[in-house]
Parts: sequence; structure tokens; C-alpha cells
Amino acid sequence: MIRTHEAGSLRREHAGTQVVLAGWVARRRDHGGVVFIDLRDASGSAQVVFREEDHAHDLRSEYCVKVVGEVRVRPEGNENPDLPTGEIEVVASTVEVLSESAPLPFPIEGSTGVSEEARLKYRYLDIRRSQVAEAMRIRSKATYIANEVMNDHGFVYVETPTLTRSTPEGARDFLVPVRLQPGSWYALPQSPQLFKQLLMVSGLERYYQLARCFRDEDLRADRQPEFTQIDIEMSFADQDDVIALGEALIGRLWKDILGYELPSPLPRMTYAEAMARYGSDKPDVRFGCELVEMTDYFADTPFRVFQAPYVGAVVMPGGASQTRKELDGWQDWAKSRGARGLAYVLVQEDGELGGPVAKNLSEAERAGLAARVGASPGDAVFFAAGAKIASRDLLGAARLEIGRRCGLIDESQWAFLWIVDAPMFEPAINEKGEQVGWTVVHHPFTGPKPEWADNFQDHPEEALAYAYDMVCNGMEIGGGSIRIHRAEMQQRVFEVLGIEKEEAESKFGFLLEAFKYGPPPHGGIAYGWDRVCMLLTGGESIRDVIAFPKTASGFDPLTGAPTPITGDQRKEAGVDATPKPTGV
RNA sequence: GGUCCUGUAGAGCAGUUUGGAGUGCUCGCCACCCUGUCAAGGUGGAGGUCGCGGGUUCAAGUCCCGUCAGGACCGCCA
Repeated sequence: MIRTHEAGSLRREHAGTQVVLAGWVARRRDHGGVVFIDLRDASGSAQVVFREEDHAHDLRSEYCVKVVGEVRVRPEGNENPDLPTGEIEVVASTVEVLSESAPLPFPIEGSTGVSEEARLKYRYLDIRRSQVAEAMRIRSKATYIANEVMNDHGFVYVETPTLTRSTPEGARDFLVPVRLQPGSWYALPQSPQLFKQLLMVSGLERYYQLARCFRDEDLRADRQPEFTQIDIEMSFADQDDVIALGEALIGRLWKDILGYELPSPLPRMTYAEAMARYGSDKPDVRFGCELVEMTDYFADTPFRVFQAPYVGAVVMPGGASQTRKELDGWQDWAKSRGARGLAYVLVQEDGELGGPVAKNLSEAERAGLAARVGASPGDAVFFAAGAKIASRDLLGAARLEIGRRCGLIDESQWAFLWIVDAPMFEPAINEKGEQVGWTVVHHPFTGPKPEWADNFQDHPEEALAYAYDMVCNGMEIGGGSIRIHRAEMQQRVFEVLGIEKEEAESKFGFLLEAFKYGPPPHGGIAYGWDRVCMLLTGGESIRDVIAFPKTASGFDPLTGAPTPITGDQRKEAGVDATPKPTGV
């Protein structure tokens, strides 16, 4: 190495040592006769002192330099207790510029905000910034820990193909033309789901992988077109086994990186309870304001809006003092979510109810309302009435908005839980809003809970899946299920879904074929690795823990991808070729 | 596909409500001064297609229409 020491490692005991440092000019303080340079490398930074005769005046921010000098304790009174290396400095004897830096598009040092656009275009400079570099290091550490945990549990790391077959999963596939077979296309995997099940047939028993997944859907703060899952599958395992493993993995990560001890075991909540109490399948349980079901309370209401299959309420503490404009704002908020509006009453200080809805309620309804919903004088109560699913969804979103606006969420808290017993099926709705059949909530290989094994096909609206999601602070970070391993049961699922034998055969015949050869009972889980790392680093977006992320339109400001292709490329790739008919 | 927010010097912003000369702030950049700073300090200087196009107007950063880019959300994402 061209250096002898790392700048950030120097301490008082190095005094008198001749050192060679190499790194970047983080800051310079030029006093004419004496020049101070903060020399930064991956380990941290140290102050280098230059005297008149040195050529330090020409050094500029982010020049890459090599410095030879002697470590010494700083003169009395010049220590900087805020820095790890603040007791010492390096008196430079020679400095060599290894490479110069052009003026920077944004400051590397300092805390001023920089637009994400600029950061992504110059991501390599952004990563020089300590906060971003730290996120990369934490992610790396998390990856080591995850590998260690999985190895300790006897899991085999297997890489599955990136160029694979388009399979009928939930999302749109990214497609890759195949020059050798013009007109035929690979798909990039949305997840290694089918491969990991095949590996169970293979008898590996315990598989895991940090798998890159690709989904061609619209992006969000917590979604990228390519993202990473830690993908896990185990044979002869029941739900409790997978859950225990998931807790072991997440527990080690939180303990080793954040020093936080997960409660063990983590609480579990059924999907039905989560929907009823929080209006969400990924409830943020860091605060209360739970939904209150009011359907029976308003069973005989004179208020037409509340004569609905479901009426629910959520309380906003202190919400009665909102201005008319703020209350109108809630209506706009609700409309932006596709609702008609958000009915509300205000519990005034004298206990009387205010707001436009109150006068439509009967006297008895008004009298008992505050007690029933748990509202105090000064609170506002929001209502949603209509279809159960849509109303709870609205109230759940309102609850989160209340939590944010009222500062009810304790950001220092970690609230993990499992959501279990999700429905197997949900109604498939056409454009007109009519039910045209059933669709799977998870994926078509998800097994039913044991008590539904024989009759889920007779009650698709009630049948529960043997599936589980891990939720942290209102975010789904992982999910999985015990799979179907019997052809007969799989066939019944296809029948509920209205998938013909022929169609199933053509779409994933290879899996069904594999399942003819003694498939073991198996199940697994996948964690959104980017989301996990985002939580571990305290980031706001998974882009914060991805070295080279894309923007919301799927554009990479650094490389400029994606780009148009030339006519020659188009022709050679066979983009427009007509496929030869092929059998599978 | 839809809703909302943002776009002004290399970076971060103010100015837009009520149209009147590119008006300003902090940082950075360049030159000079400066021997103990650590967000060093001082003096001077450079740097602008107000995202782009069109319209209204005597006059547009400011008002209107369109468009592009970034962000948040809805739909979508098993």
C-alpha cells in the first residue's frame, strides 16, 4: 500500500511516528504562513499541518493526495475534543498530488441539502459523503451477518438464473430479447419463487439467496425496478419454524447493528384483527387511535350516509380545534384517495357535538357517541361508511395521517409483529366493479391453513392461507408461506382461480412436473433486503441504501439508462421477429 | 393512467400572492492578504436561457395554456 497508516486511526500514542497517508483533501484552512488540511480516507480524517515552504496553497477540495509526515501531539490548547483524531496532527514533510479535482457540483463536506437529482447524477461523489458511505457500510455489515445466520442454520446459498422464463406472477415482467432465438424473450425474475421450490424437490432442504428481483411497475420511495430480497425456503418446516428463523435473522441484525433486542417471540396478529383495528394489513402499532366499528351503533340511524353495510370511526386527538380550512382539507385528502369524503363530528369542550354531521344524528346517537368511540372533549371523530374493505382502508389511511399530523408516532420505537391468517383468495373485480371470479392474495402456490386443507374450494371467501408477513413500524419487510406440495391440492387452487389444466401446464408445467417426484412439504419467506437495510440505517427511502438507484421514472441520471437502441441492435436482437411456435 | 408539490448562478434558498431593469441571502469557485485553525478570517472578483415552448400585456421569474424533469401519493406492485 502506498500509505502506512489510515488517517482516522491516528491517536496520541502515534506521536513521533513517521507516517505516509493517502486520501482526499476534505477541508483546508489557509492562514498564509501555516496551512491546515483535513485529510480524509475511508477510515476518517486527520489534520495535516503545512508550513510556509510547503506547496499546500495549491491544494483544493477533493484533490487526491499523498502526504509524508510525522505525527505529533497538538500544541497545548489546540486539541479538538470533537474529533477522534483531535489530539494529534501530522506535520507534513512532503505532499504529492495523486490527482486533481475539478470544482465540485455539490459540497462533499458539510450538511447543506443537495437535491437527489444532483446526488444521483454524481453518485460516486455522493458516496464520498460520510452519511451515504455509512449507509453502504451498514448494508455490507448486515449482509455479512445475514450470511452468518443462514450458515449457522445450515442453509445452502444457491444462485438462480437472472435470464429466465416469464411466469404468471403478479407484476409486469422485464423482457430481454434473445438473439439466438429471434422472437423469443427471456424474462427477468420477479423473485426466484419457482426455482426455490424446485430446489426443495432437489432435496437441498434449506436454501437461501440474496436475490436480485425485477418488477416493471410504477415506483415509490420504497420501490425500485430492481431490488434485493433475502430469499429463504426450507423443507419439512411448519409456519412456526419459518417464523422462528425469520425472528432469528432479524433479531441478530437489530442486535448487532443497532444494539436493539427484539422481543421474543414477536407478537402475532391475524389479518382479520389487523384490518378491523388498524384498517391495514401492515399496521403501524407505534400509536393508538384504533378504528372503532360503528355499524351496529348506527343500525337504526336516521342519517342516510350511515345506513351502510359498514360504518367505522377513528378519533383525532385535539382535532376539534382545527380550522374550517383544515377540516375541508381532510375532505380533499379523502377525495384524493378515491373516497367521497370523510364525515366528521367535533366533540366540543362542553361535550356537545359539532360539525355538519352531528345534526343528522338522533339524540341517542349523539349522547353516546363520544363514549363509544373513546373521544374526549376537544377531539374530532372521522367516519367512513360504505363497503367494509374500502371504508376500513380509508380509516386506516386517516389513522396514519392523524398519527403523522399529531406527532403521535414515536420514531425511536421498533414495533415488529407478524400478520398471520391472511385470506387465500379475494374477489377478482372487472372494470365495472363486478366480481368475475377469484384471485390469489399471495401467489398460487400458497397453501391453505391446515383446517382449510380439504374444503377451501367450497368457501373461497373465508379460506385462510398458511401465510405470514413480518411488519415493522407499519412497513411490510418480509412475507412468506407454507407451499402446496400435493398436485391434487394445487389442482383445486387452479380450479378456484379458473385456471384450466392446459393453461397451468403451459405456464408452469415444469413446476408441476417436478412435483411428481416426491416433493417435500416446504415453506419459506423473503425479506425486502433494501427495506431492511433502510430501517437499519434510518433512511427515508430505499434509494438511500442502494449504491446506484434509479429515479421514479426508472431513469438512472448517472449512466443515462435506459437509452434507445440502434436499428442494427434492434435487428440483431430480434425484437421484431415473429417467434417460431415452440412446445414446452 | 390520475392528483399534488417543486424547478431562479456550481450547491441550498428568498423573490411569484399585488407584473415594472436578473433584485437578494448563505455556501462554493477565482485572485490577493493572513503563523494555530478545525464551518478559519479579511478584501476584491467572476458566475443567470428564472426548466422548455407558446400566449396575454407597453412590460412576464411573477398571470394563462402546453410540455419536460425531479419528488410524494392514488391506481398498480402475488
